[in-house]
Amino acid sequence: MDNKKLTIDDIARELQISKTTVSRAISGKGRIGQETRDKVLRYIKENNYKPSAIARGLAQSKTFNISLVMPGDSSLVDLPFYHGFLWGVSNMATKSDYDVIISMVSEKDITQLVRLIENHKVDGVILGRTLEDDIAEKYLKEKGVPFVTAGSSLDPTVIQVDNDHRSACRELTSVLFSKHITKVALIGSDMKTIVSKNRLEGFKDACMEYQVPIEEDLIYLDRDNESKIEAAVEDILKKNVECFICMDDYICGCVLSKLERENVKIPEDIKVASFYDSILLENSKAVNVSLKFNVTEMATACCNTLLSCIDKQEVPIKTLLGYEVVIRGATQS
Amino acid sequence: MDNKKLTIDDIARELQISKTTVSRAISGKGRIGQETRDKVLRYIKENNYKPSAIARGLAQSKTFNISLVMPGDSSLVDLPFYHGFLWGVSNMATKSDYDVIISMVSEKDITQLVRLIENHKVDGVILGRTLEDDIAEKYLKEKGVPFVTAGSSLDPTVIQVDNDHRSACRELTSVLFSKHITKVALIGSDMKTIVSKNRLEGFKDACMEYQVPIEEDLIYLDRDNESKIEAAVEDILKKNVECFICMDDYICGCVLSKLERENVKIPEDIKVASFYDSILLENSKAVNVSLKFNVTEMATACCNTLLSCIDKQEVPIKTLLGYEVVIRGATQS
DNA sequence: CTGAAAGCGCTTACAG
DNA sequence: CTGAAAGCGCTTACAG
Repeated sequence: MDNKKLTIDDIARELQISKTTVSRAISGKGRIGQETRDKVLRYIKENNYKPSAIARGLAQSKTFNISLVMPGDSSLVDLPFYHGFLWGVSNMATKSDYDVIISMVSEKDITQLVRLIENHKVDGVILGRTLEDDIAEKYLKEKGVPFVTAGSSLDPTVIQVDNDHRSACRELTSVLFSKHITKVALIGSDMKTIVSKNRLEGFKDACMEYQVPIEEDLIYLDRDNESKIEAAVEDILKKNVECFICMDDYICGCVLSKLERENVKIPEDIKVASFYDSILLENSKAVNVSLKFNVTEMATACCNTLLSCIDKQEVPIKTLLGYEVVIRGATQS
Repeated sequence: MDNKKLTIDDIARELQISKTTVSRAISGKGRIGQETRDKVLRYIKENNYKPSAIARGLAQSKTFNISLVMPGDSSLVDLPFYHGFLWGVSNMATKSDYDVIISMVSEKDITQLVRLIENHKVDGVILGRTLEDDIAEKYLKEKGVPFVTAGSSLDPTVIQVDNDHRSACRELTSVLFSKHITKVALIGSDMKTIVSKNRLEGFKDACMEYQVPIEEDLIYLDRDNESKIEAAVEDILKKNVECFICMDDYICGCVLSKLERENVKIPEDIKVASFYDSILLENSKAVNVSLKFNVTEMATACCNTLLSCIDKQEVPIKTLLGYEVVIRGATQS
């Protein structure tokens, strides 16, 4: 690599001072004369010296690495989220002189994560998604590794950062109700995920608030593949509803294309709302109401919380992030 | 973290042997008695001891980390590639006990990468994409950091792994020509990228081979946004061609939706071929011929090449990977 | 086959 | 304000 690998020793020798002093000049810790410090700092600048993060790590029993755990099996619609999240975390970590080591896991295989922890290569972990019965979460908790989850966990002792899906979905639903659109059908995905449950709750909250009866036969859950979703759509179309509410954008995409094939016009014949607003749908004029969450904010919050955690500072168990209700075109009034 | 952080010292003390011996038992290097080794190994297993990668790194002046450089500004269509690539690299690295630190860069900002190198946190780097005038590539070369590029570089001294785009595109084009579809229009994207150039070359190769004259007015380059692509489509439609060849899937997507809006039927009115075959188009019955590349193979090759490189082994400067020509539906005959 | 010792490149009490 | 020394947890000549 670099032909001349400068070390703190070289500098000390060159400047005729002890390496203790050099170290202090760099870190800023401990008392040190202004002159001496300047001398060292200047030399460092001129010779482009950068301390070895590894050595510093060893001495401080830290790694200055965090791991971001990503699902290797994530579906196409989730990719933009994970990409943005990765970017956000990476940027934030960099600012604190941390680096992020990726570990790819699947629902039942967390060997990469385990290796990372066992090899003592990270100071903490961000869990990029949460599952109801999450082995990664369980493992980390058991090992006592500092970690935060992006998304909610059912375990109240777990540090978590999440968008306020429940409120958001309540509010989106309320928007419809307030426009007297009350005959709505909800299509939801895998109810094993915590976020799905929260969204459903938010929907019900709005029903309560507006005293709209919850019609169970207009709520279609666990529609986790295209055919199940299309079946739901067909069924719903017979029921003369005013609006589809899709729990996520995968569903929404399927619904839209199904409606197009069925020659159903949006918003004339029926309206469509989505509890999410990914780039994939961002430009779709067909979605009348949707929710927008800020990935970067999420990433930043996760990263900062984790770093504070590693730093032994107090952090809130649960951080709830905001959202935005997006109303488009014809639904406005 | 773990309450009981076992170290090699503890083991040595416990077993009444020197830590040298313990180290040897673990690494397998150096002569050591079978009995002693077994004793150590057993103890290690029972007490679930794992050596600190950081400490080992310091002692060996290695980090056991590689960095994967990803564009933070990549567009939606590229996400599946990068995700799959990340997954492949991560898996492969793990097998060799390496970890991958992500660094996100943009065309003109490589500060994250620079930090990583300067802090001595990685042994080598994989460049996830190549640009014609790549500052990351230039930086790494200058610093003497081992690295390989996923994709071709113009610099003949750079270790690179790439799909054989030129041959692939030649072959795809030949498929059309061999079916006597010779009146074709080519729509290409940013000609600053090396891959675009290769694809164009491949196309021309096929023209040569089949003695089909290259009609420059049927070649539309640098169509890097939707409106430019649509303009090209409109223009081409007037020219009575038999087949569109799209240089990548972003273009192909735009072309398809434009054609749909124009009510042009595929493949009756016109055929569509793509020099790429991402998941995004995978299920599109509308694309008649396309190319398929194996991301995992690419990731594996990059990773292995880099690790060999770090290991001071000889590696081929250029590794060319295969491809598959995918022929669908109506174009078959 | 095994061990004492030096070293990887830093940090940090402790003493002055 | 500054330094000698021990230590972080391993590896690796060198010697026996």
